Parts: sequence; C-alpha cells; structure tokens
Amino acid sequence: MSIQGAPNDLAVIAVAGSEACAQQALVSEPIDEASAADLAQVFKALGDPVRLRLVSLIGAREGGEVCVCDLTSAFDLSQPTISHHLKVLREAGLIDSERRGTWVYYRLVPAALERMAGLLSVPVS
Amino acid sequence: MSIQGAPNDLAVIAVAGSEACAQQALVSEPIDEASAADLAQVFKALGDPVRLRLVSLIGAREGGEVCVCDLTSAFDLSQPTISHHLKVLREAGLIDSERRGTWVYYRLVPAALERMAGLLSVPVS
DNA sequence: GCCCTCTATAGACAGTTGTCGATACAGGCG
DNA sequence: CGCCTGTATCGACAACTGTCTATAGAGGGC
Repeated sequence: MSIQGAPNDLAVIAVAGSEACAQQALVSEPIDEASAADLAQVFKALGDPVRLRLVSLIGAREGGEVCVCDLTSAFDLSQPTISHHLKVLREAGLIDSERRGTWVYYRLVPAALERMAGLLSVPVS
Repeated sequence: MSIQGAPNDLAVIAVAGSEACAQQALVSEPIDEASAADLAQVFKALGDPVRLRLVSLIGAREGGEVCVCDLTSAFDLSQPTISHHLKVLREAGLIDSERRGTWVYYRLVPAALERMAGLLSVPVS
C-alpha cells in the first residue's frame, strides 16, 4: 500500500531522492556548523506532534494529496494553527502545496524525507 | 546511564534495529497522537544544531566513544550547556553514557537512529 | 583526610515557539 | 458587482528552550 503505481511525478522524485543520498550519513564524519544549522531546522520541523501527524496524514493519503480543510478537521486546533504548522513544514522543504481553485492541496516531498532518513542511517561497521 | 559491557553488543543492537524497521514508515498510515508525541520528542532532540553536531562527533569517532571533555572543547559553549544537550539526547534515547573513573564517555544508540531513519523512509512501491 | 579535576544540577533570564482570535486575501458563484 | 467559503497573515500571550553563572557531586592523587 501507500503510493500507487500510477505514473505520477512523486514516484520519480522518490527514486531520485533515495539514489542521491548515498554518502550522507551523519555519523561518518563530523558535520560543520552550517550543515548542522541547516539540518536542525528540518528536524525541528519534525519535532512537533502535530506536524508529525500532518506529515503522516499527508503521506498516508491515497494519491498523496490532502486538502487543508481535511487536515484542519483532523485536529482539535484552530485553522490558523494548522496553517502555521503547514508553513513550518513547507519552509523546511518537507511538503509543498498547490492551489486549485478555492482549495489548497499539500503533498510530501519524498526526496526531503529520504535525505533525512539517509542522514540517520548508521553504517554497520 | 548504563552501557552493557562488551563492545560487540552494539553491533548486535545495530543489526537488530535495522532489521526491525521493516514496516515503520511514517507515511504508510496515519500515526496516533501518542506515537506522534513520542516520536516528536526524539526529532526535537535532533532539532538543534549543537545536538546534531554532538551526535555527529560521537558517531564519527573511531571506537564509538567520546569523553565529555572532548565534546566540550569542540564548542564555544560552556560546559553546563554541553552537559544539558547531552542530557536531552540521552533522554531521547539517542545516546548512552558510561562513567569510567573521572571521565564520562558517550556513545550512540544505533537502534534509536535506525528507528528514526526507518520512519522517514518513503516506500517506493 | 584534603584538594583538584571532571561532570551534573540548580536557578535565572532572554529568545523562541505554539496557540488563539481577529482580520486580510483568493477565488467561485449568484 | 457583492457575498460566501477556504486559506494565510497579524498581533498577543503563555509556555518552553538555550544559555549562562554558581554550585554540588564523583572519583583519583597527595
């Protein structure tokens, strides 16, 4: 389950992402301050229960897209608060959005998730 | 704080961790609130540049162990501040420590890192 | 025992973050 | 056009976080 086999752009991005993150382990050599600040911002975006659930809700959705109205109704929080969390995730590069008519749809950026996953994987030496 | 004796225990834990993370994708189905809160705490621990560099410094070290004194000297921060960050990482389960005489040595918990990596990996199906 | 070094804890304080209500903007529909 | 719905931004405020100094605890050497 998860992403359908349909020829959408998301699958292509996912493959490209997982191939690109070859040597990016956090633990293979000490990272410099600039990289640390850069990566910390992304982890910080993931470091909130609401945002984690947002990512999960978006990613688990068939078709990979979720309307903001569906996300807002899934939480016991105000609409501006959800909008704020979506903005944080968007600025971290983890999701992106597209407006279609009245509604705005969000989807994951698989390459960004894979990049972080690659950083955390420990070479089994 | 406690690390079990022999160094090859770590390898066993690492392998077990990477094998166990089969179906733990964040995006395969929506996670519940409790899991989200739990996981967010770990991502939050990683969401600070200093702590990311600490993880990197510890993981990149030959032997996998680093004395606190080496970590403190790697930053332009006070010793209590580094101690605080190490505590955050320890409480998130990402690192572990052992006192040997006067010094305290920190090492990674590979299973914890692999767990988070597994969560972020996007199933390419 | 006394003292010295290494590490952790406590308390304080400024900066950041999550949340809200109010409001502005965007776009479809009479 | 005016209105209505969906989304984003603004401003405020309490709660949390990162940092410091001061101090406590652990353990070795004299």
